Amino acid sequence: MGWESELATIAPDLLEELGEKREPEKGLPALEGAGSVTMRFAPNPNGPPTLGSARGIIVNSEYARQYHGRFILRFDDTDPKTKPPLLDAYTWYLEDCRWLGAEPDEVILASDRIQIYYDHALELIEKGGGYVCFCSQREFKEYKDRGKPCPHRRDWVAFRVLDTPHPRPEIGDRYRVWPLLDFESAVEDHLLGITHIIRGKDLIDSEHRQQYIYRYFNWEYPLTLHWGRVKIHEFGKMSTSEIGAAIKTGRYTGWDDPRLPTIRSLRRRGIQSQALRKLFTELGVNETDIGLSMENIYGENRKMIDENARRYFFTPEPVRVIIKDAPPTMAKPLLHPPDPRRGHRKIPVKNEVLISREDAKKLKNNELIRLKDLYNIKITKINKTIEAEYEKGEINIIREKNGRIIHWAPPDGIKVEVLTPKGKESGIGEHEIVESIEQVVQFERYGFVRIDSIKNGIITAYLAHK
RNA sequence: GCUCCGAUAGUGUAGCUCGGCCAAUCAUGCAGGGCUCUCAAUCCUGCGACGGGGGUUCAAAUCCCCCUCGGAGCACCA
Repeated sequence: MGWESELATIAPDLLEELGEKREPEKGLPALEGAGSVTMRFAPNPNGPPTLGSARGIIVNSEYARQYHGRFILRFDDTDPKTKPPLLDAYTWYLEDCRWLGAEPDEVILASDRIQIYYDHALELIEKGGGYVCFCSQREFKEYKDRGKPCPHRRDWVAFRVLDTPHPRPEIGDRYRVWPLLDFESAVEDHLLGITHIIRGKDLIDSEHRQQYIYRYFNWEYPLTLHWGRVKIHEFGKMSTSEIGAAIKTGRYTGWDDPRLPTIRSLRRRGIQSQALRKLFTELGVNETDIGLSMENIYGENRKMIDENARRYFFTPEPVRVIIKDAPPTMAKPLLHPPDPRRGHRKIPVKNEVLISREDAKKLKNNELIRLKDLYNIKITKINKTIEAEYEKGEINIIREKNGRIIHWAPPDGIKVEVLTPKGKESGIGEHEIVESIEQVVQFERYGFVRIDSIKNGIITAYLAHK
């Protein structure tokens, strides 16, 4: 304890310096070799972007932005057979990039550039760096099954013949010879002037193969960084093709089903793109595999949406409460308690309200309850329908007796269906919810939801989180 | 099996390059409390980690070795 005070007297400026160095750095770590920076994100569009893609989109684009460089979105859609691209997914990637604040400076479709790969393949063959193998598939498989190398093919494969037409109508069956990722990516990264590549560590081996091409052409390979797998606790392992199949069987309602880790789903639920950006830039680039909980995202998101989210009452699985001798009145709860200037909602009440089944279950006879922003009641009978008596007096009576405050909805309120990662919940909400279509609001004592739409007098909402 | 990586609180992260500012950062989480007509937000307080074992050194989260655990690759997928 002595050295600090001593240092303060003999060299106060030195002490200040100590304090400065302890400041933790925020955001992404500096990029090595960063002069001019061009980065890309190169997905196969066989499904919409997921949380995992978001990491690639956000970190690559964020680095490009930080160094005033360029960010390229490149679709590696060169396998119409095993990983056939989904036509909608091209658009989805663009939409989601935009939503994530990562508008690409350039968009490339590998399937548009097959001729370029042919040209380079020819050149490579002429340089003696490649050759054509004429073994039939059966012969090759034979060698493979016996664990022997094909006499012609001890090397990695750059192109193969596929007779499956490409899903893009403008490509269709124009090509039979398709490049594999190693070749396509190598050539493209060079042509696009990519300076830094950040991608999954599952592609480390691919890098060795790609460098082979770079040596033949005398190109300079970009600097590479790899990250481990991100596993989200709440979502098991789900491959894009598995999800696609499950959607076809009707197990999921679509790619934006709230049970799925797609960006479209999170967006529909009211997760803010800034929450994802913050999360992934703070994760940085690390080869360790990480397990994340959605709580990390929810925590960030809650702070961002709370200051705007209007408050409403919603009672899932409603139970009727008939209040004897209640004078008709108008409840006026605040739209946003932290900021009363935003005004009130208005809910007319006669002598009956709905409360959630969960609250109803906890009621006891003779219990004094506060209906939030309405009045106090005393429970007199607990049945399928609950009976109560109107109690005069203000909230302080409840406070003094340590009573509970519960929310409620008018019996003639609007039907609401909330889609959650765990399933659907139905109930009744107050009418003014219709004024917040497409907005993120808070159902008091329930959670934050995004009001998605209204159809046939029924509101559909997606749960973001508690 | 072979090759290559990695391991800091419940979770994620900073620190490791170049050993002493580390009695280890920040965020989230959890617990308790204040405020509040929400179980939200907000404010305060607290909890919680260097995988194990050796070595080098005056000094090790940091350097070296071994072990354990975890991961990735070993495709005519991306």
